[in-house]
Amino acid sequence: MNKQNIYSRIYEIIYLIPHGKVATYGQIARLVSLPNGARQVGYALHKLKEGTDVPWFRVINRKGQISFPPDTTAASLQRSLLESEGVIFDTNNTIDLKKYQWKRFK
DNA sequence: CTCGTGACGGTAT
DNA sequence: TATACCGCCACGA
Repeated sequence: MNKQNIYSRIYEIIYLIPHGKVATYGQIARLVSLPNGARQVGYALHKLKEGTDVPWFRVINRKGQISFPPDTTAASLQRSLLESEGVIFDTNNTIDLKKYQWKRFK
């Protein structure tokens, strides 16, 4: 299992996240057999180029928040993309994971 | 090879 | 329940 495959698998998993749903970094890490590799998932997304097909914006952290400082363009973009899919943010820039988190089907 | 860094998360407090 | 620590692990200097 080399790193290239790891990244590819991370992207494949992300493609599986349904419209209007989200997944956490840790959840994806577990799906690619890296129980403690949440940071690697973040790194994999960090490498993505700008016009990528990967729905990276559907990946958020465990707190139900976007993993970018709230006042950055990247954060506002991600938030806009999610809101366009029906995801609602509360006054704390947080979403209800219980409601939007993608339930893996194995 | 060692060291610091980061789109994170689990656990202790 | 909300924070604070600190462990993870691949990358790049």
